[in-house]
Amino acid sequence: MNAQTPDSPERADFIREIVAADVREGRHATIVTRFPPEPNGYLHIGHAKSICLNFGIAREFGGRCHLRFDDTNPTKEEQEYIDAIEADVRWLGFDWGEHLYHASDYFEQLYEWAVALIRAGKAYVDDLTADEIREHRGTLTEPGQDSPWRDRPTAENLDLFERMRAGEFPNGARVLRARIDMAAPNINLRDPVLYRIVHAAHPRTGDAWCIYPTYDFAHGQSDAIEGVTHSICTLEFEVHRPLYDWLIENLPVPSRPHQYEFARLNLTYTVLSKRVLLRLVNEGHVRGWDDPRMPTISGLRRRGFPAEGIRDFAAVIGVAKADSVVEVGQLEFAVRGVLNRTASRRFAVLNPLKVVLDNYPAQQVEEMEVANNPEDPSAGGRSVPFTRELWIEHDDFREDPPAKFFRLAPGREVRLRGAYFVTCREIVKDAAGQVVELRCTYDPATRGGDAPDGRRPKATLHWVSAAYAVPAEVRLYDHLFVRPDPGADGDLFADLNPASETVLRGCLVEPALAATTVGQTVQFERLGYFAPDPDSMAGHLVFNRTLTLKDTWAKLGAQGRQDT
RNA sequence: UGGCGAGUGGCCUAACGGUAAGGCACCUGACUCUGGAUCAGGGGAUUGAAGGUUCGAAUCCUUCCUCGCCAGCCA
Repeated sequence: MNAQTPDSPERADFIREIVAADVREGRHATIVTRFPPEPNGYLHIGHAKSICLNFGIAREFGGRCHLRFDDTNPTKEEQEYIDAIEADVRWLGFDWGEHLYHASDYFEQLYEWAVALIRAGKAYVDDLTADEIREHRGTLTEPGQDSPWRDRPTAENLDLFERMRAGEFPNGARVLRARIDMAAPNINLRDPVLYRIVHAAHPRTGDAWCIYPTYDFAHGQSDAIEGVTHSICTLEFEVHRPLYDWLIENLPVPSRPHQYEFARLNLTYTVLSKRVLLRLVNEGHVRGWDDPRMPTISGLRRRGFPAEGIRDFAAVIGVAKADSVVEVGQLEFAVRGVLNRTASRRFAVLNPLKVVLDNYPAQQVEEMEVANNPEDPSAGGRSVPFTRELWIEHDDFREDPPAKFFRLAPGREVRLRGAYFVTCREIVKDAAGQVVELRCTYDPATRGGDAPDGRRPKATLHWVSAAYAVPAEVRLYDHLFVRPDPGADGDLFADLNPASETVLRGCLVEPALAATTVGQTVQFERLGYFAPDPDSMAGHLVFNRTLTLKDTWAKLGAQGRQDT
């Protein structure tokens, strides 16, 4: 994926090193990984890290990566999520080919294996209630106690388990448990629940089943059925590995997968918890899973983030076992890098200030040819109409310019990008004393942006012709949470950023922007990257600000070095 | 407190016993028709702590400290 030179081999993370060693020692004919989401919500940037890891390893080692839905809990799963997950993985640029699977594809096989476990005396039906089971489980420091049903005769276990499947019992009446060790120091080994009764329709199997395997009983076996060689998951499953291995060892599974764990992604100013994201959606803090402020793949996409930027980010943050919190700035850096290379430049004025060029012919219209992307000559150019009356950014004018303010001010000459040099001659104010218009003159000799005498203004401004400008709504986005560690003080929702979205309605943009389609992210010169929102329509353009440009001037202000 | 895992500059990551590397961020300067981009340079860590082994330790050993995960019939 990344460029790799002979003398500076790309550093592999610890998982890739394990895979490489397995390949080197001939342990597997083909490397098989899998990305196993539960369809109980939308994918987020944390999943993207896992997707890039799993699909990336498969590609790098000439193997394959499966997309498998871990759909073992019908009460939380929905078809909407299944569809969204498939779309998001594809959008990220990965392809599972023929290898789309579901844990539910294996329900019958898993059931048979559960029966085999019972026959082997390694599983039993427990009549204890959930509360009683918890009480018998012991604590971190005290061993658990055997359930009174632990030594139930095999025949009785078989009969009861069959009747559980047949639907004879209500939810929670009984469970199937592995018979391991109630005194195990690892609590996950204290006779974990393998099957529970859930009378609920499953998005794929309908009501064919009323007992469902737990994660632990489904995951490793699913890996084994699919021939997964490296089952990569996040750190919280580390304590489940002994159980994963126990099941693989005690069941006649067709292959022997191994589980490896890495640290999940954490980002500053961001929450990556499906539980919390679901609340943000359900409680209306955002407009949906794909709200541009959401860290979901669909939200980032709507915001204008390119898939390549997300992939680059995943590659640069690496994979390790230490818990960590990556600064969002790192993600933004990766995204800006891609956008700088690929986004077409356009002119858009968010907060318009009228400029009239007194010495410019009233009816004249000039089509100024401006490059689409100075970084990429092959991107060509477009023409932008230039007229006597223009709009510029209000922030680009100061009546009393502070030190280091290079933009327009009384008597000052600046360049209008791709057009002419203009000089501010007069300020027009309204009754309240607000500047509402600037009377300027232009220098006809500077057409295209260069002066024959070689003089060079310190500032170049973007502009839009008043006669041809197209109105637009622009939505500015900022972090969803105000602090880098949302919820650290207790109430996560108290840390929501009330200004995470600012809607600007009076924006005026160059005509070419009316043709921008959803999926294209453009750069509004000097302002940032913007993407048309799906709400955008022919008569009503709507743009989302993906990211601002790096803004040294603003930074000076924030540091108080800008005497305003 | 039991088990498991992890601690490297502000953040992420590397170094696999041979004398701390890279990216982000930060600071300078150059360049510039985006205060963008680019280019050049800079500051900043002795690797959680203390002992020990060794010619040599971020890497090995010991003890301690800190953080994370596990007591769902969630995943």
